[in-house]
Amino acid sequence: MEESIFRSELMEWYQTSQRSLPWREAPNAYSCWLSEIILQQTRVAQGAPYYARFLETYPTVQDLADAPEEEVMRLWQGLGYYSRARNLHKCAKTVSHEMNNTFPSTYAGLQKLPGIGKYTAAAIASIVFNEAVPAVDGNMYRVFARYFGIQTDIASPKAFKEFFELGATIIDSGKPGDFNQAVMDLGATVCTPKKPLCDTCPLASGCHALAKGSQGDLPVKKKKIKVRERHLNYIVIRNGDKTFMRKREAGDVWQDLYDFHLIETEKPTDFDLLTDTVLESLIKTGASLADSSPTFKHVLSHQRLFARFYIIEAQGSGLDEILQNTGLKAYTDQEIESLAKPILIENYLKKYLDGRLLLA
DNA sequence: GAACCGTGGAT
DNA sequence: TATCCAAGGTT
Repeated sequence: MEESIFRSELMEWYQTSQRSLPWREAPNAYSCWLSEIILQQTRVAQGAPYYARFLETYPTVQDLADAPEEEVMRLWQGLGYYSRARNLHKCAKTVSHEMNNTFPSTYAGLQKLPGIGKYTAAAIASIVFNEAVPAVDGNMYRVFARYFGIQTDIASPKAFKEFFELGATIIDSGKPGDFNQAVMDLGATVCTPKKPLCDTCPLASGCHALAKGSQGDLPVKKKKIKVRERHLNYIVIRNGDKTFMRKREAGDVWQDLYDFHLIETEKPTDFDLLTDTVLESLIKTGASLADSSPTFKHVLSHQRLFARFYIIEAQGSGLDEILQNTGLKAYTDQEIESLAKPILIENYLKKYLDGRLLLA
């Protein structure tokens, strides 16, 4: 039977070919959960250093729950998708305060926690608690779509049901955690998106895509993202040895991270700048734009950002009044170092102002 | 159900 | 350079 061959060949391959990864050494609910959240939409190579730092800084879920949110966000800086960090902290507090520091032990129970969806719940439930639920992620879609020749658009929500049910019939119920990790390892190292290594694949003999030569067409994914262009004019307001920054709010990218006073324009910088009330008020006090940076190009998943930074030396008198209700607060260089900032801001501080604003 | 949310590496 | 996409989740 096709399904049993898939299972046995895959499990045998995993015994000799599994990757050696830090979170596989001594699996427990906390470390498994931590690794899964970090690895959402993130490559192993990028997430691994963060996993090590988080586990060292917060050895237990209670340590993470007791940490200040600002510290957690700062430790997450550079990983992206920052709602993961907020939910990570929220989840830790729930587990610590309402569950006696003990994670739920079931697929259903895990999904009730913030930041844990179907995939992550299945991964933890199978790896830590031996529950036989398939972990449907990008690797699983690819491996299964190719092997079984499934044409369903994986971007459509109904695809999940189809792959989940198929996975449930094939999963090794004796070692569900190994099975799920085997699918992921195969997808990551052999059945790769481009140029899959079919010559060395343990599932080659029964693979539909290999037989048809359709590896490049599977899985089917129709969704195309639209990329919006934005022009960001950052006003770096300085006063003595301090710089004004503000915490970004909900409704846009980089929620809860810190940046400078922002004037967004439809086009690259022009005299629209003068329509900004804060900037206008500052200039009235005698301050002037002292310096500007080259354009920084920064690419997000749905946006292309073009940013320029203008330094303005503000006067002490009247500053509080001008900046009230803007959310802007003054920070020393040392304080800025401890704030969570977008990579764009970090790049500006490091590469352009290095040795001038921040003492390296 | 579709859009949104980051960053970096590979091709 | 442009595109894809990586152990997804939330709204």
